[in-house]
Amino acid sequence: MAERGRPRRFDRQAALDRAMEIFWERGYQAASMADLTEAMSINSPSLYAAFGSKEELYREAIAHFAATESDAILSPLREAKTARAAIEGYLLASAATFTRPGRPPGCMVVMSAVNAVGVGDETNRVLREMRAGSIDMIEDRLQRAVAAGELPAAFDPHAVASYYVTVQQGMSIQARDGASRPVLEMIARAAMAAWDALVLPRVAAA
Amino acid sequence: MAERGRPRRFDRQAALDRAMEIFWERGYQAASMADLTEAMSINSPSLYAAFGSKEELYREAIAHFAATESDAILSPLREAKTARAAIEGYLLASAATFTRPGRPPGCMVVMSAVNAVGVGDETNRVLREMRAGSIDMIEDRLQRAVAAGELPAAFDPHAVASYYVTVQQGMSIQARDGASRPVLEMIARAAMAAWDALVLPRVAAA
DNA sequence: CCATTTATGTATTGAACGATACATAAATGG
DNA sequence: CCATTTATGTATCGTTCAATACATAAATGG
Repeated sequence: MAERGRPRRFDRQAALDRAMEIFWERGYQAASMADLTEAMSINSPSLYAAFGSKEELYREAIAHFAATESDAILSPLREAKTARAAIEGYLLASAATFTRPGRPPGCMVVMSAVNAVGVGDETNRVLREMRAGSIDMIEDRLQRAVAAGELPAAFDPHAVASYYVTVQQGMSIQARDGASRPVLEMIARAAMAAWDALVLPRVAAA
Repeated sequence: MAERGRPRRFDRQAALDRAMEIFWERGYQAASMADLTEAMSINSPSLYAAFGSKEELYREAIAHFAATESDAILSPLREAKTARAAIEGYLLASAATFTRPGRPPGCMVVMSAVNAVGVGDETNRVLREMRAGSIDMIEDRLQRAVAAGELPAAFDPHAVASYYVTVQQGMSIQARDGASRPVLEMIARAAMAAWDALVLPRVAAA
């Protein structure tokens, strides 16, 4: 029951990685099939045979991004000992990965809020859920800190999570505009300056 | 010396306003000439006669945006009595204009950092300068507050300006993802929670 | 009244788009 | 050894893209 037929001559994962970079840099619509096939070093029939269509390739590229690029950003949320360290780690890891050499600046999923025009409804729903998922993960981490008594009961995890994700998304824009890692780290530290005040109740009130 | 020739049958400013909305919503490349001519209710020869090319129309749309949409956001920076009120007014005005009914969500110039792919170098340079200009305006306002003794000399206007512009750009992404005005205002207030700590020196240090 | 000027609507243009048809190549199964 | 299966490279497909040619309409100037 081995593989039948002529074997594929290219590395599917490597080609997907190249496609991810093109979509990451240009977005969905502005990445042409010619751009993709050139970056992947294959002809378009091979691309269609292996990935189905431009949009299916895009969806695989998003999944590949989530599987390979986002863990470095999210792991501090799981591993940091305190809620504050979790948030700070999240922002500092974002500063690092948003400016990683050899990769397009910023976050592909954040960019997709703006440059996934032309993509189908279902794909857009998935992307939106991935972005909302960041808020949920941070909110959960803060909620656990409240439950553990580390943060006061009147603390508003959703408001604070929304705020820090917003900062991170802004950092993605800044990275796209050329901000270096130290600049993004400076912004992250400025955002953390809000922490002590946010830990006190009354943040979300009108 | 009145106008020679057959008079234009459409309102140039109104048509430009429609074109701005299309570019604002979709970005440069994903906005097709068919989209534009339909929204502007003109045929493509009229568009080319009046605006020159798609990219020239885009540049006029950006200028139109700057002239009509951005003052509401920037005026607090000129008019607020204190530096803190200036920043807070900037963020709250952003929350309002990013969710204005009948307009695409978020800021067209912020979006252009991601969706102006395919535009010429010169146009991209103008857009980048507009985004950097926001930091400069806030930095100037803070610098004046330092000069006036309202803020301590060790205060870092550039770092704080970069931080608040980053928050505002993140709010633009959030708006694009459907965040309402109250949600954005909540985020703005969370960002302002950093103010007291930022006013103390040592923010930008490593 | 007619030459000139500018705008309009129809009908295309060549190029680039996403996607395939098809003949051939290279593997497995019996 | 040959039928079957899958991948490849060439050469397109029909569509949509941004941009125009051209004939006509509607204004001004003299």
